[in-house]
Amino acid sequence: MLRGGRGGQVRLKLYLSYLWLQKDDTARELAIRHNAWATLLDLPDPEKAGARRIADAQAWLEEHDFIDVTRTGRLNLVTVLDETGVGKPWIAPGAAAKKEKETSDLGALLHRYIQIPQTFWTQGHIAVLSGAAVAMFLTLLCENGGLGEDRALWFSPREAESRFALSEDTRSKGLRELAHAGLVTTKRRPVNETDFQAEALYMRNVHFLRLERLTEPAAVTPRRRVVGVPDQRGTSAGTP
DNA sequence: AACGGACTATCAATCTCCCA
DNA sequence: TGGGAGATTGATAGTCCGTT
Repeated sequence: MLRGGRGGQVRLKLYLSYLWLQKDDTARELAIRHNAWATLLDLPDPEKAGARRIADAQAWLEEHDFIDVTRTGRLNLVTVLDETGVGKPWIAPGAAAKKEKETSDLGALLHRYIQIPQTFWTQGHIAVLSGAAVAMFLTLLCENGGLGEDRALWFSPREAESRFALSEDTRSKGLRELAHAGLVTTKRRPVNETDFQAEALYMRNVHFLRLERLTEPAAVTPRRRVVGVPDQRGTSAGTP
């Protein structure tokens, strides 16, 4: 969903929010105004421009079989479809695993899922974080094995690309933003921790999710614009 | 990890049409 | 009549990718 152009952060957040509102084992129709979604996601000008962005994101999700839309003339009725984008009806992962288990032992594996805390929405984190940060948060949560663990997380840029189709830019930007939001702490760890005979000790960054931070209101961090200010002494402008 | 150029999908504005 | 959706178009923010 996050590819090229300005990125697909609105559609990513919108689809996550559709999933968030599912209460049963099968998808239910959602009739929510575009401006209400725009307000939830804290889009600028939720009545006009924001609502328009929601409409565009909704159209993209429909075109790519992530949702089904029934147009009634006033409100659109949205039904989420399978997360893999194959156009199949959505079934809650727990129920899907149970159903799959009846025919194969791979049920739990095929429908492995992670749960995102309600506070991700209710405390405004989804509105404050960029698409890259949301993508990285989901990636780290997946690597963490859900909410219960507290693991040291690491994956290389190559792994980010191959497993999650995330570019190095998205990875580093997302991590930086999560750290700034207090959702991730990063430490330096030796790669060959137990190999004391190794000639060189290689270090790498490992990340720890700070899930308890989700229970606090998201900090609104206005985007910093890097503006080249002419240096009065005649040297080149720079932003630290 | 950082940088810079190329690329491209999103965004915003506007108009028109449809439906209740 | 008002709200929502569809179509079009130019600008540009954000991603990709090669290089250092």
